[in-house]
Amino acid sequence: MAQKKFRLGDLQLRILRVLWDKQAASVQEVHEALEGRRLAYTTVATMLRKMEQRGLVGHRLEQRRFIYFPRISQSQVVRSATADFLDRLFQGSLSAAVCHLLETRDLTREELEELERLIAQRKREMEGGCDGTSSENQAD
Amino acid sequence: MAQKKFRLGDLQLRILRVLWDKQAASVQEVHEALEGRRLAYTTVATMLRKMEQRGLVGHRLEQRRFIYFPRISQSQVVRSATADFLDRLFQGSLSAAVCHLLETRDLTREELEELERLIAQRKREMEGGCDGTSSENQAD
DNA sequence: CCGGTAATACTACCGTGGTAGTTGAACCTT
DNA sequence: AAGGTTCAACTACCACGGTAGTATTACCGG
Repeated sequence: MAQKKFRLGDLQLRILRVLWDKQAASVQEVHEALEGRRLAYTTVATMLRKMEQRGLVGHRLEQRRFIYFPRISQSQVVRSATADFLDRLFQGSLSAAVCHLLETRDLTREELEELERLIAQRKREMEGGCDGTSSENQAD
Repeated sequence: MAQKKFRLGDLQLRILRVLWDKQAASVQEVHEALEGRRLAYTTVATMLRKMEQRGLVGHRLEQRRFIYFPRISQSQVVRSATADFLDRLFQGSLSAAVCHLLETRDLTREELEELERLIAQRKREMEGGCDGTSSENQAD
């Protein structure tokens, strides 16, 4: 609980994405997966070490080299980043945020309809079950 | 155009909010408006000076003291932060983001319905009038 | 055994957000 | 005019993301 904000940098996020994707990876693998920006191998290694210090990832030794793995889940990060985002820009108001999104991003009719579908589905979920026990909140 | 990312810090955002609210304000006014966290006066002043260096705010002299004013609009900041957020966390996919929001934030039926209303309205706007002039976009 | 290769560890550096103290100038008040 | 007040300027520090070079260690092939 309390879930101290994971305010992650760009590279950190990218690295985590690789790890989430692969479950675990050596520095080399991460480095390679980070195509698109030629980073020095050592940069990635350093970043991973720093991230381990912060508890974001862990590593185990496997025949001579470190295999890093994520210690935080994607949903934890996304959740915390989202909360951060909403707090910082919209004082926590989700509808204000969505409202803005609708206005400023060019959405196609299809996208709007997909959103409608999502909302309708959500409504159905909450009206139907209505047991309030929200079944998957203990993972935090 | 291009609109280089405004990756603003917490305090910077808070300060900007004050300036947007008041249009312009002296250091003292900003400092006072920033209740809730007791910051040294000089902290605010320093921050404002740094922000001016970055072009985020400007100032004019008015009987002996600086009156700061925002140089970027709220919508610019919100837009860029939003793009950043979507890019970083959802690879730019708005619907992925909204989907996640719907799933992880506890929304009331009312909120969902407001969202539906917003979407419907948006759809109407794009299908119907199609006048595109969107009436309040010139501030950028 | 020796040199190359691959991997990690350490260190350093820059930018920037955040925080604040110190200083110095200008103004106001007695 | 002297002393206090107000304000901006400058400087300094810390944390941290990002970047990378250098050093060290360990293994592998001849």
